[in-house]
Amino acid sequence: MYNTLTRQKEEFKPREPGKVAMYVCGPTTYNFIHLGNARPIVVFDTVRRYLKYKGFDVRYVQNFTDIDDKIINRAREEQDDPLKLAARYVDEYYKDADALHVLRADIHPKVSGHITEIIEMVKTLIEKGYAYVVDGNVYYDVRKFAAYGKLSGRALEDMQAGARVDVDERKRDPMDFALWKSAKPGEPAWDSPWGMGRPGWHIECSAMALKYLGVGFDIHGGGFDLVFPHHENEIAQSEAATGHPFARYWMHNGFITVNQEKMSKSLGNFFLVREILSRFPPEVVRFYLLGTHYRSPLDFDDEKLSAAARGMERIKNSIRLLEEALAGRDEGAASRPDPALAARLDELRGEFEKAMDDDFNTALAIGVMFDLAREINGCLARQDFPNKAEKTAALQKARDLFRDFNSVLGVFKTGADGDIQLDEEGEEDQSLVEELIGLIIEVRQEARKKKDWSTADHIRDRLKEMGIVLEDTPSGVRWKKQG
RNA sequence: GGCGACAUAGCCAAGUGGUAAGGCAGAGGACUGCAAAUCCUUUAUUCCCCGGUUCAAAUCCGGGUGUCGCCUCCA
Repeated sequence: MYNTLTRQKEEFKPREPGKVAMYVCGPTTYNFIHLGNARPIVVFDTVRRYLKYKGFDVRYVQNFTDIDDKIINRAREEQDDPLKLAARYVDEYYKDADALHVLRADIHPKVSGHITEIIEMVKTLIEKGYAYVVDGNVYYDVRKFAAYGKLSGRALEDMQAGARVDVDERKRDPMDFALWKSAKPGEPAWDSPWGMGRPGWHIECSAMALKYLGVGFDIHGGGFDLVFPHHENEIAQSEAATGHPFARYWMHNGFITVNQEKMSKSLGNFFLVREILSRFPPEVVRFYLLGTHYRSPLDFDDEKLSAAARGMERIKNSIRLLEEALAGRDEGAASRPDPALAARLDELRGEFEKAMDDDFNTALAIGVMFDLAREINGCLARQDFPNKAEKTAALQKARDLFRDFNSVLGVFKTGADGDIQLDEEGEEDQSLVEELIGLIIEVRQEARKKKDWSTADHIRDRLKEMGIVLEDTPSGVRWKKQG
């Protein structure tokens, strides 16, 4: 995996064999998440899934920042309590993340629940001489930490602090940052040795990551814009406080852009996940996010999502065809799979793993999934399998492969057993819909028998308008909901 | 001013020394009452430009052009 710390790809060697401890910076909950927020969530969810696929025991922590200036400001605007507002948007976060098939982290810590740990850490930093107190504020003294800048690759001398924002004159160095902020009236505040106040932005992640994962944990992830100052500061605090390396591998995802410009809340060019999901299925959004390598920028517009949807449809069709071929056929269970196809399937699994092993190249991995689809479609189209049982067994193996690919990419809905479920309605209505469509198809078939094409086409066209696509095949009529 | 990233067909996008994956869109063929789906074939003598290294470069080096990002909250 590519490690921002060393600026190169490295073989992943966990702190403890077989185990991975991973921390990802989660959202500040003062609004619904936008697509730019969704990228790291989906990307690191996929990283986690793949490590799990590879057999690692993964401990995954993602925080919520529920104390922050933006939350306080927003709460003031809405005349709401900051903590309540933050809690509300945590709930909303889960709705979007669940829709995108993002698995829950093992631990989702919140800043508000870790004030004690944060205060302890700040105390340690003061005791060790890395921090100083001014008027109830505690600042980190960046000049004391020799390695400051090692993650972002910059030197203190090169940075123009204050070039775009006023410098607090009370700081010893313009780059010093707040570990603890004294509270203004009406702000959420906690008692501390330095008076009533609240944590600075960076200290929370250090405190929570160290609490749940310990020093020298394996992977720390987040968006590229967090490299500086957030992650740089996390390193400075944590390594100064513990005297040990903070995290081993730093992973950063690239930005989502709109018209080649970074999508961000401050630019106002963001699209809420909520809004996009009203126009596109969540599976398509996830598929689209994983269609580009995580470190590359990804430009967003509806046209690109539509193209992703059409591409995904191709894979879905293949899975449908496969399920159809397998329906009611279990003679393969006892047989060995057709050797040629089985070998090809093994090869594809190898390609998939090779892609993911190379810095989580999901774009390539999706390409392998397309190759698998073509392989299956071709196999189904050909009639040159002398041994039906062997063919069936191989197809079952192919189904397993789809399931395993999806266990990593998470682009299709799954049942409790991990099997892919297309067109899953989740309602009893589904059976009624099936019966009704079955009836309509029956009527249309009568018309077709009489070569009454205008009636047959009319029915097909009207159903299409309703989102039901009919396919006449030599073996009968097939229907599906439009993807 | 400092630091960094990217530039591959109409579009999206893999590919870090060995002779251009995959998807969308397009073209032709098979199948079909017509469609759809699927299969087969086809679409970049070439990877922003100019030099250099090498038997060999989209891939390495130097220069240039363009786009973007970080240095402030931001995923």
